[in-house]
Amino acid sequence: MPEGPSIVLLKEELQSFIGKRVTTATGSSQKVDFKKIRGNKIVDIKSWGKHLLICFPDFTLKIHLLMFGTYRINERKDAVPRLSLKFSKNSGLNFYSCAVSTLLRPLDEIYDWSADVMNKKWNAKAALQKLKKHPDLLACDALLNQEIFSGVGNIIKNEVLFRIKVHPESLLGQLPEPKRKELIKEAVAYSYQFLKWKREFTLKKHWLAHTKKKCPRDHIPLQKEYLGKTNRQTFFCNISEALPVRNSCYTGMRTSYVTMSEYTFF
DNA sequence: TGGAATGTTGGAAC
DNA sequence: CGTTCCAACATTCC
Repeated sequence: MPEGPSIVLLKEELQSFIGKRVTTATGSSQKVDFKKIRGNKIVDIKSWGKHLLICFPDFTLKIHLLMFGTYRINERKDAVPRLSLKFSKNSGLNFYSCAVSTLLRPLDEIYDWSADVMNKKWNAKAALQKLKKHPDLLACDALLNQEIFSGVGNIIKNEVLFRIKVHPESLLGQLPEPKRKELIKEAVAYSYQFLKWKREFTLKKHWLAHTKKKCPRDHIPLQKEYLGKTNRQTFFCNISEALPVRNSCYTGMRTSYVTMSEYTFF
């Protein structure tokens, strides 16, 4: 369910709850003091990457849907909610299979809004500086790093790398500056594209690489490997065996790895 | 139908 | 004490 754009959609759906007062707060979450929530009025609904933030005057509820989290607005489903908020007039919010916690400090002290690719405070220059600080980071890991690209998940990672034709195991330090900028630009652009397609219920249809067996560009088999620190499914186009080695500039540890037609290994 | 997956965390191990 | 690794969690889909 949730990469950053899906949480932006959720945030939008919840805007009408701003100003509503909680009449009952319950749930199976072990990390929340439900008594403390009751009686409070929602003053804002925000998000930071994959975090949904329900703001009350003196604290904030942070909801992370993880992989399988779901929610219902003014309905419930046949499961025990982690967090259930009821308001007057039969309105309520139910969150399932998610991680809920309470934030007590001001959000500006906790969150770097400029790291959220879908926040209006997103700062591409700051992202570039962060990339430069991690020359040994793989491109696939950089995209999943929430301190650099908050909101980017595995789907966006695969689609961005496919679009800019960068091999997922390229080292940031080996990427030419324009390519680093392209990575940043595309991470944002694709996130908004994701949001648009998600709204239209056509996201899956538009996947070029993620879960795909064939490269849509030249119809050769796509590679599927578990790459990076997090060992996540990574789909990329690799026909290195059919091509001469072209990445002579690369002198790192994986010298045996060669350039491919559609992707470049930096 | 078992295995895998849009993700993170917390504790063990070193 | 820092880091790295891995199990755990939870639900839906193929």
